[in-house]
Amino acid sequence: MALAPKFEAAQVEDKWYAYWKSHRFFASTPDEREPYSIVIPPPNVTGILHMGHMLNNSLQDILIRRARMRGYNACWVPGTDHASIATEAKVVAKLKEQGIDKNNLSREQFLDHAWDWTNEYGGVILQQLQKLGCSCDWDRTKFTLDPDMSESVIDVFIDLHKKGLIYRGFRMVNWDPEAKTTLSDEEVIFEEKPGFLYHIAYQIEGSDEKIVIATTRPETLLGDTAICIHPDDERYTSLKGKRAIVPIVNRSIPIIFDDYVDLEFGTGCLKVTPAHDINDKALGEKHDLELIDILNPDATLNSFGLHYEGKDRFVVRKEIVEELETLGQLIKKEPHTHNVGTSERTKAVIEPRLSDQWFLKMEELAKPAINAVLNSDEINLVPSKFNNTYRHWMENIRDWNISRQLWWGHQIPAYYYGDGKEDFVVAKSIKEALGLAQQKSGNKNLTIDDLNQDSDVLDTWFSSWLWPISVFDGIRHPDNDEINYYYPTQDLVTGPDILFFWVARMIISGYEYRGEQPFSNVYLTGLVRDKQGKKMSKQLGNSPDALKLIEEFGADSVRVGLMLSAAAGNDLLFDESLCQQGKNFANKIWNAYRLIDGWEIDYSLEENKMNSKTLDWYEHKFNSVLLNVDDHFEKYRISDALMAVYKLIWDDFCSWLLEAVKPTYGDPIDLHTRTRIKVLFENNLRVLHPFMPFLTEELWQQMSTRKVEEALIVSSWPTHKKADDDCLTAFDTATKIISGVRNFRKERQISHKEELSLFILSDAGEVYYQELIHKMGGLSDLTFVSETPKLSGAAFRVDTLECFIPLEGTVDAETEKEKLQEELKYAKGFLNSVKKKLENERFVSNAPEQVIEIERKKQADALEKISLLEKRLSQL
RNA sequence: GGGCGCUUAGCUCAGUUGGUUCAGAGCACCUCGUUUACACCGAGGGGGUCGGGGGUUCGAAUCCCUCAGCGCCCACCA
Repeated sequence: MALAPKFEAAQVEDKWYAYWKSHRFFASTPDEREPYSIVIPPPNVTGILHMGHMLNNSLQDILIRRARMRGYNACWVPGTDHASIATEAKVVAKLKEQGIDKNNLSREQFLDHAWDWTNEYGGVILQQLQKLGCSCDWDRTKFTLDPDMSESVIDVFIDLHKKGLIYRGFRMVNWDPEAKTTLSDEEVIFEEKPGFLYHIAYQIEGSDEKIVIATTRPETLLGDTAICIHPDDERYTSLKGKRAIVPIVNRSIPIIFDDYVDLEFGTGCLKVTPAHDINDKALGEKHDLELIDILNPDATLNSFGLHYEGKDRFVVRKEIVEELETLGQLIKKEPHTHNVGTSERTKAVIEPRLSDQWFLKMEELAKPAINAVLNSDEINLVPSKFNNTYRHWMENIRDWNISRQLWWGHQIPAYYYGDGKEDFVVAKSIKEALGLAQQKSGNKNLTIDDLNQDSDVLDTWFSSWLWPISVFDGIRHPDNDEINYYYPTQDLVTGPDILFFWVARMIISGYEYRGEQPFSNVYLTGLVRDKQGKKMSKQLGNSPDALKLIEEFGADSVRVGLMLSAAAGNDLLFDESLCQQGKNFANKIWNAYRLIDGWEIDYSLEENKMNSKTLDWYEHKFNSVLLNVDDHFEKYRISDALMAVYKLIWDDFCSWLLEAVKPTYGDPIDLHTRTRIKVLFENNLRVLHPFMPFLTEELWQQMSTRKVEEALIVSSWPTHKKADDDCLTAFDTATKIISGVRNFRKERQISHKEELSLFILSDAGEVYYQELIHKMGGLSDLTFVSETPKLSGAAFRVDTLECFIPLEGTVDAETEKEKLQEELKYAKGFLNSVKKKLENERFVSNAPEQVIEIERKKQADALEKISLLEKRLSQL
């Protein structure tokens, strides 16, 4: 049956994916082979596939497929993340649509809804990864809220608490009033926003004097408990020991002195609100100031807000300014841009807020992780430019706020039995907690009913930081066969945006719980941006629908499109035309196969010598490219590896080899050549398979009937042999001569059908691939001469070979003369520069011998070329 | 405010310790071509004073200084 003239991706993708899956080629269990493992960066359980996923999962699939072919026991562990805040926000929004308010639900009711949602939509993204061709071991699919995964998280919490690394603290945290939870510093995005700097007058107590402070958040004055001035500020020395009256609230507050204040900024006077600013908190502790919290969890004002109680802080800001103006206490309002923190998830403006939270001490834990990346080669970041960012963050690491005021997640295993600050125990179950609580309190009469579990859950990253260990159950059973076999994993592929959130913390937990690195290499991809350079995101709506792209171009083509310009760490400006390029490539290969597929019957056993030589050349070429491809992989230059294969197949295999061996007008091709071509094509498919798994498997199976165990996905990656450089150079010369002839035709508009004679001024033994030149040049004859024939015609030069094509009448001697003179002028100039270099004593004495040798060779070639040109000129 | 990085052809980017292959690749573009694998194609071609200026060197896209533009990370000065 004749093959379709075009490759139809849709017709083969599902077929081969199902084939691979049903024959368990993705599955991995420990055996005697060397392991190669990757854990997937778990996407949000309710997420859908976007360009970023496609990019980093294509990369992982390429790495894992190549490893599998190279004989490793390849294991790619898939899974999803419960994504505490993101998922909870989605569930809350969905419930709201149904008219249900989260606040009216019990924790259990809410969790039921969340699980319904998870079970309905969860894992859709994993289905989508299959469309992309990802060869994950689906039997191993994990979810961060699976019972075993959760147990690991709780075990680790308890362990770290025992070690004294987890503690409870009353701290200033980032409060998201929209989600009503705290956020880690990493989840807060600072943006420059225009605002105002308000100058407000405070009355000095018992005096008519006033003191003017500057603030960007005037509403917080309701919580002011001091005014602070730099001790060296001569403008205000008279205020020592005095007190000021907070406008509106009429509270008397002390005027304190501290060199924290910047003399230059504003008026030099700072209002101090310890409950709502991190720096003010520090000042408050130092000077023993009162704390007045004026905000409710939803960022409306509480009773300390007086007549503003219940109103949102931004409304209050506006109204309070008006009131101050009326009172005559607003002195000035000037435009001022300042950085405002917003929630990464909800976009709400973050309020610094004091509250009880759980923290993990990081400084000691981070030490081995710093060492692993920066002072040893246990872990490599690719590209290495991220080392500096990593160092900076790790060396200034702060304690990690791990509690979240949410319900969706791992509930903190702390149980309170009293109102005292220390009246709690940390335990794996409430039963265990009871015993501990009775012991700690000394009260044997405590019952389970007296215990209240902390209502907070853990930060999502507190489960995913264990991922490379917990997916192999290495927390609960540190000595099990799986973790011992697969850990440490080899490569991790992820975006640089979660280098600190996730990667750094996995490294930390890896050393804490396994004593060694969780992975050896971290490939950090760039962000996918659109053509205008904007980050692709759902909010902007500039991200193409991933599944539609696959539908339109085919999974292989989309993978190629992404890889072609996805250098590690570089942002990638995605354009659909890249997928089109991938599709064109797929079609090219498909059609190359059609040619081979079409060669049937009439095998002659006679060996065509020319073809054999060209086939020899391709073998060498293949080996030299393979060496290059392996080297690119070694350095994680995946797009370069693909480009090398792309050019090998398109240019070398299709344009040269196939054109060379293609029979002219139905002549038969011998069996020997046919067989070799097939083998070479198979090798092409092998090196292309990691990039384009579907197309290659389809063609592989078309080529001959394969047994199950002979599928391409589990075939072998070629090993390269030493390429013969002389052969490659000789072929290169031949192609240059052919291009010269083609160019000659083009310039003179001579059809390819018209045969030409070619004379080469050389000993016939110096030029190889003569039959190739003959055929591809469309020659009637090829003659080697020692003198350019005295015929009408034109010459061109390839390196130091002169090629002459006789042509009646059509060649203008004057034009050729001018051209020759141009060429001569350039050659002489070149010779001159080389000569100058060689005559320069300092060059000769300083440059390495090798470099001088090169210059000498250049000189000799230039001289030879000049003599050729002069000789030719003299003939005209 | 502190730190890091980038600027090479119209576009996206390679260019490892300064010296063959150093000024490159892919795409786009221009010209010609309907030769039975492929017009999702073939053949040929044009295109850059390597962001500006200065310096070191026999020699600089590559090292140093400086200016300009862009990006990222950290901190959060009211």
